[in-house]
Amino acid sequence: MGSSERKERQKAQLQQQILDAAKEITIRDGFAALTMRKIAQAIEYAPGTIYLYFESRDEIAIQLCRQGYQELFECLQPTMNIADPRDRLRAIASAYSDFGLTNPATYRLIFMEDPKFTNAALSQVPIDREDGAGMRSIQLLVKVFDDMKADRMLSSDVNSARLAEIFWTSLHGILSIKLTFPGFLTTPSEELVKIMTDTFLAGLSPDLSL
Amino acid sequence: MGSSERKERQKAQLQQQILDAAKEITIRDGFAALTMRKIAQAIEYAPGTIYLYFESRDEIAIQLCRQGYQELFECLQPTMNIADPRDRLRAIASAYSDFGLTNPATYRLIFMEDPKFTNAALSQVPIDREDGAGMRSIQLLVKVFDDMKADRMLSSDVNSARLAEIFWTSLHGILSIKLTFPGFLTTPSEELVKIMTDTFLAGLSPDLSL
DNA sequence: TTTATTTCTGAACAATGTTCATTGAACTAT
DNA sequence: ATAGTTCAATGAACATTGTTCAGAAATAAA
Repeated sequence: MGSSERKERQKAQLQQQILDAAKEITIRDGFAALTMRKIAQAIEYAPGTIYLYFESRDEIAIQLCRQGYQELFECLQPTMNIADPRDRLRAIASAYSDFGLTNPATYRLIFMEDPKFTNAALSQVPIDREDGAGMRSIQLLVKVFDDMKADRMLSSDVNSARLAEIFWTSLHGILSIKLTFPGFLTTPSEELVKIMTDTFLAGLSPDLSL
Repeated sequence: MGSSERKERQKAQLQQQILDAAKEITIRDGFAALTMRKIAQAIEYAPGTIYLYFESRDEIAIQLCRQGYQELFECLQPTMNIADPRDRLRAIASAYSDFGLTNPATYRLIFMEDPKFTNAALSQVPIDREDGAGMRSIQLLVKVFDDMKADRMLSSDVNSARLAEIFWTSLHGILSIKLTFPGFLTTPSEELVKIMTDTFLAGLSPDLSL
C-alpha cells in the first residue's frame, strides 16, 4: 500500500494540466472557443478522459474563475501598503483596470460570462475558511472608505460597503465597455479611470477636493 | 406584373415574423437558447427557410440589437424635455436602469453579448441618414454636460464627451453586475444609481453640491 | 396546359458536450 | 509467478447545434 498518495498526486497533476490547457486556450482563442476536444488534444488524451477529472465543461470554467479571482486579488494586494486612503483608491483603480486590460479573457470570464460560473466560484469558500479572493478584493475597497472615515475625510454615517459597490461597478463599467467595444469610447481607459476616480473622490468630500 | 411589390411586402413580413419569434425566445429563454430550429418551429417553417431571409443566426442577432437600441433610445427620449441638466441627468440614469432591469435579455444582448453583434449594429446607419439610436442615446448625455456648461454649472474647459462616457460606463457597470450576479450587490439598483449620480454631480461642481 | 421561376423542404454535414461498454495496464492477493 | 481485481483511458456513439443544398412544391408566366 501507500501508493494511494501517488495516485492522488497524479490525479491532481493531470487536473492541473487540464486547467492549464483550458486557460491557455481561453486566453488565446476566447472562452467560446474552449472545447473539450481541444483540451483533450492539448493534453494528449481522449476527450472522454477529461470527464474522469472534471464533471463538465462548466466545472472547468468555474475552476478557471476561481483561479482568476486569485490572480486579480494578487494584483490588488500590493496597494494595501499605501497609507493615504485616496492614493490607495487611485492605486486600486489603476491596478484593477491594468488587470482587466492585460488579461481580457480572464476578466471576461470572471465578470462577464455566464453568471453560473461566477456565482459558483464566488460562493466556493477555500480551504483556509476565509473568504474567497473575490470577496477579499471587495473588502479592500470597503477598507478604503472605512479608513477615509477614520481620517475624517468622510462623514462617519455613509455606508462604506455601499460606496465600495458603487466604485467597483463604475470601474467595471469602464472596463467591460472597453473590452466589449474596443474603439467605441474615444477616451483612453487610463484617463477614464482617472477622471472617474477623481470625480468620485471630489463628490465624496467636496471640501477636500484635489 | 406589379406583383413584385407584394413579393417585397411578403418577404419583409416573414422577415419581421422571424425577428419577432427570435425576440420572444431571447426574452423567454435567453440569447444562448435562441436556436434556428426553435425559430423555425415558432414560425412554422423548416429550419432552412430562415436562411432565405437572414444570412445567419448572427445577422438575426444584429437586427435584434438594432431594435434594442431603438427601444432604449425611446425610453430615454422623454427626458429631453427636462430643462435642468442635473435633473435631466438623474432622469436619464433612472430611465436607463429601468430599461435594463425591465428588459434584461435585451440589455444583455445589446451591451454584454458578443461584440460582433453590437459593433455591427452600432455602425449600421439607418435609412434617415442620421446616427443610429445607439449614438443618439450617447448624444443625450453629451448634451446634458454641454447644457451644464451653458448654465455655468460646469467649467467650460471640461470635455462633455468624456464625461458622458464616464457616466454611461458607470451606469452600465451597475446594471451589468446586477444582471450578471443578481443578489451579489447588497444595495438595491435604484439606490446605487442614485448615489452614483449624486456623487458624480457633486464631484463635477463641488461648490454647487445638493 | 405547359413552362419557368420562386419558395420551401428536410435530409445531410461538421462540430459541439457528454456517456458508456470495452480495453488494457497496474496493483493486490494467493 | 499467477490469477483476480481495480481503475484509468479509450473512442465510438448520441443528441443538439448552425448551415447547406438537391430536389419537391407552389406560384407565376407563356
